[in-house]
Amino acid sequence: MDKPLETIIVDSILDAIADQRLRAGTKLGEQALSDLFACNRAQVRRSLAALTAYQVVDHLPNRGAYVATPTPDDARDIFQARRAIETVICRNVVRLATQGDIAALREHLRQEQAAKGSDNRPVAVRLSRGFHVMLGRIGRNPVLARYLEELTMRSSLIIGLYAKGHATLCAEDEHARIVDAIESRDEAEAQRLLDEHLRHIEAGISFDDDKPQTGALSAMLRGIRD
Amino acid sequence: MDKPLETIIVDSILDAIADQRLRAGTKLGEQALSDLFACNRAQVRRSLAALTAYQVVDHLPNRGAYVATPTPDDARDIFQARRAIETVICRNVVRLATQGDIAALREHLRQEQAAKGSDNRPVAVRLSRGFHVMLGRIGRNPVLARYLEELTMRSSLIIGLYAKGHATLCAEDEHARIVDAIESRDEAEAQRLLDEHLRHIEAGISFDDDKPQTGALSAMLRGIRD
DNA sequence: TCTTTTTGGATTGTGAACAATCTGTGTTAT
DNA sequence: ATAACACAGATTGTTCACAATCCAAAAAGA
Repeated sequence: MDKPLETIIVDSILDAIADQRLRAGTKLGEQALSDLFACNRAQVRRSLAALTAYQVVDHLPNRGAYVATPTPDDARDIFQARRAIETVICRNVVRLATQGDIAALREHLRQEQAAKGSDNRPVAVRLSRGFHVMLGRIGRNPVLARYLEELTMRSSLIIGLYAKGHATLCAEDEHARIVDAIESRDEAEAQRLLDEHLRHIEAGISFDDDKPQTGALSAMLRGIRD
Repeated sequence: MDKPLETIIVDSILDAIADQRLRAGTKLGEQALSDLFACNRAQVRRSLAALTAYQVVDHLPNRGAYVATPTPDDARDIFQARRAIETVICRNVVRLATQGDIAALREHLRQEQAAKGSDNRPVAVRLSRGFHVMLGRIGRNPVLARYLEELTMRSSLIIGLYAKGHATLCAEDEHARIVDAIESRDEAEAQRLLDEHLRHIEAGISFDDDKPQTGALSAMLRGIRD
């Protein structure tokens, strides 16, 4: 099974955004990326075109590609879309989750707990998003799962931009309660808890502060998958 | 206001797919597109990368780009996603639609009626999809609207592939009843009618028949927007 | 000192040539 | 006659060089 390099570039950048290693507004220079991935600019160019289509990168003609900076309006729309999509995903999960799926969710909760204790923010951010992505996979609707991945990525950008100090991560006990409802096959309760959870996340952001700064590219992309 | 050529290429192809002028499986040769749009292959290449990200084009390494051919499973997932998204859009529309919006919808219904009479299939297909896209715009959530555009495009591919003879288009009286419910601000009824409408469309397709043929590219892309 | 202009470096966009891969056709051997 | 092989044409992938554009710092003028 061969992996086209283009896919690796796209996934690496998406991962970095999801983990909040790449912050909104960071310039994605073509030369810099060519050097980092040891490839030619044409491949970088196509990768950036794909990322632009995913709406996580803004492409300004003659000026380059930048990690997207969602506006407060975007944030509202994105979270409304997440509630719409995750509600349906949740229903599918309640109906389709096997015992193995639920065990995997519990294991994930355990890891989230551990990461929270260890005070390792990038890992905690990744796991927190991972819970939602995991639900997407268990729901067995790749179309919805893909949109959810896109939206959680953009949510990471939003949280990185606008989160007020503390409440920046999903409360993992909310995740745990959702798994409980899934296990007891209580569709309405699971959906209610998930909707509430998303509203809590959204409530944890505020748009008062100033725009944050852009960071160095190469340092942020370290930890690229092989 | 300048328009990058790349955007024109992508939009032209998306329009052609939405109107069912481009059918599933059609090969999108780089040279052919370069000639059609009078540009170099690099721009075509980037456009195809974007279309691949939109999931309306499949890219096979060393073999070229083809208009995507959704599977029956894809169809089920896509229509479930449409119900999830359009339900929320519909709620927004009921709450936000101005009198002007409703007048525009009525005008659209009139055009649909006229097109159905004139037996002009491409126009009828475009208008039928246009109704749903219009709801997306009125709902004032660009994130949901964009997903809806993607999903309706893929729906066009599905209907082109699997529709059984007749019931291939939206029944426009269902559209009319939805507008009625919107105008009387009956949220639940509008959502119910829309959900039912989508189920009717999905019920109008069957996966028994053989795969259809691929067509000529240049003829299908005629009618490119300026 | 502040504003405007100019200029140099860097980055993005474009184009064409070359290499690698695939598809279909025709030949040859069993 | 069928199957395997080989070759030719066409298509995709890659590379490199050059043109156009933008940005920032330096220089000139008020």
